[in-house]
Amino acid sequence: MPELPEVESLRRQLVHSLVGRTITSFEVGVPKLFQAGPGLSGGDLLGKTILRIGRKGKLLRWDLSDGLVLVIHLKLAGQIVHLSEDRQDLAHGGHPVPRWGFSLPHKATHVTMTFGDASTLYLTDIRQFARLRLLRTRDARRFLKDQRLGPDPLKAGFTPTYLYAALQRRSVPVKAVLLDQQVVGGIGNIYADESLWVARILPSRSARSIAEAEAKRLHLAVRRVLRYALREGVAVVPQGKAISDRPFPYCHGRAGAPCSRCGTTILKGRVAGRGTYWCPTCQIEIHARAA
DNA sequence: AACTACTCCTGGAGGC
DNA sequence: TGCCTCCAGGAGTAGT
Repeated sequence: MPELPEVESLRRQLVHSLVGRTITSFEVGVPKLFQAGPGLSGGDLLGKTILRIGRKGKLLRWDLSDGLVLVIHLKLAGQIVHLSEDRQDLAHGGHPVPRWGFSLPHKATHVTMTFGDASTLYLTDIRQFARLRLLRTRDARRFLKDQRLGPDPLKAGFTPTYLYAALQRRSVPVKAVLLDQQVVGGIGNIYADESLWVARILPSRSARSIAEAEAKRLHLAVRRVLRYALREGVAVVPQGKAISDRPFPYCHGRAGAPCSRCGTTILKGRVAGRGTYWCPTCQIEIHARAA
């Protein structure tokens, strides 16, 4: 499940491997994954040069020549692998494909793109949720605006004050607010759990009940967790693997294991409709504001 | 407006 | 072994 660190890591690699390249072929095996704006089709990608690769939240944005933009969302299970002509790994990121991950293409490879240097980019997705949209610049701007994505958690717009105000407006669990892309763009299920563990806040706490000092802790925790994943992920994770495949240091995916802070067994349950992990001792329910 | 539930998908895990 | 059910979850949409 690619979240901000995975997408950003992928973006940085693609900047090196793709910018300046020209698209020479484009094939889509599962048509619904590719959507083209008015008057456009996949054929319009041919001959276009990749000028820039940006990221907004979990969205990748490729700026192409002739005023076209390719917007990619890997959703839960999308993966991109870019291989050179001699099949060397140039860039990879996203969700790994179990079992058949290393020999491309395979049956979950739904998009194949080749470039002027004879390199090939594969988009794989077991669950077929990923989406590619080819749009004209103006439509892309509107599309991204309509997403109403909140500030990037690693950038200046994401402040403790902003987070506190956002939490105050909602009565849903605090975790649901972290997952809301319109509040903050890029956090997914894994890093929401990890951030709440670091901040010692119970995921099911009503967002409104979060005190200002706690919001400040949570803000710091989000940044710490994302920066760690970004820093560690780029160098370590081999092709076919997602950053999120590494064991998480704190709580996500560690049900039944001891909390590294206090030794209490990590619990698993459902919060905001998602599998959620937490330490029942460190992340205790606090009614500080009600008292 | 705010919130909840359902939907899209397939592979893997666990029960019997 | 094989069949069944459940679970994984980002985000759009429909319903309350």
